[in-house]
Parts: sequence; C-alpha cells; structure tokens
Amino acid sequence: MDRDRAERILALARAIPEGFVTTYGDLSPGAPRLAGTVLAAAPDGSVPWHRVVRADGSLAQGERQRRLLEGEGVPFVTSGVAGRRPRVEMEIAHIPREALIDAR
DNA sequence: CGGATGACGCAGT
DNA sequence: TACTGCGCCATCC
Repeated sequence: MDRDRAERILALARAIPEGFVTTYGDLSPGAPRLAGTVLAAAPDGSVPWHRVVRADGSLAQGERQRRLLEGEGVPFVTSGVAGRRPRVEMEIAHIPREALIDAR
C-alpha cells in the first residue's frame, strides 16, 4: 500500500514517543525540506511537530519548540556562551528512522 | 511552464 | 563552530 510521501512522513512523525526527537532527514531521506513543508501544512494537534529537529539538534521553531521539548524532559546542550542557540542532545534523545519504522 | 521558495543536509573551507 | 554552495522536491507565482 504505497501511501504518498506526505502521508508516510506524517505516519513516522506520529510514531515519535514523548521525550524523544527525530530529524527531518529521518522523516524524508533525500528530500528533508519536504518534511518541513508537510509538517507546516498539517493541522495543529494532528502531529507532534515539535519532536522534529534538524540533524545537528538545532531547532527550526525557536523558543516555542524549546519549551514544548523541555516540558517532555528532552535534554539540551547549551553552551554557557550567550548568543548561541540551544541544541537537543541527539546522542540521548534522538530516535533513528529505523526505530520509528519498527514501532510503526 | 520556468523560476523562486522553504520547519533541510552535507561536504568543503 | 560558522558560513557557503549545491542538491532535493512539492508548491506558488
């Protein structure tokens, strides 16, 4: 049953467990931008968009996203230096694509 | 219908 | 680590 790309992306995103994150690249290998486009179009509440971060752990939705993630206990690495953006500790909170497919 | 655009990723500098 | 350039692909104009 080949669902179109958008549906596959949403299905994987919905499989991300609370407290963990995955990346745009995991949701859509080869066309990561598409993942962002799809999440942006998805109706609010239909998908945990805040659990999707960039490959390096940085956030695409700034402060709003940071709050939601910290609320779920996602670990962050912030350098003490001011001016630097917070990044998720990928080594600990990142769920790889394969794991999402299994849990699917 | 060609070109610009984006919630990206990666290699090179 | 930061910045740049280029590839990706569905949408918009």
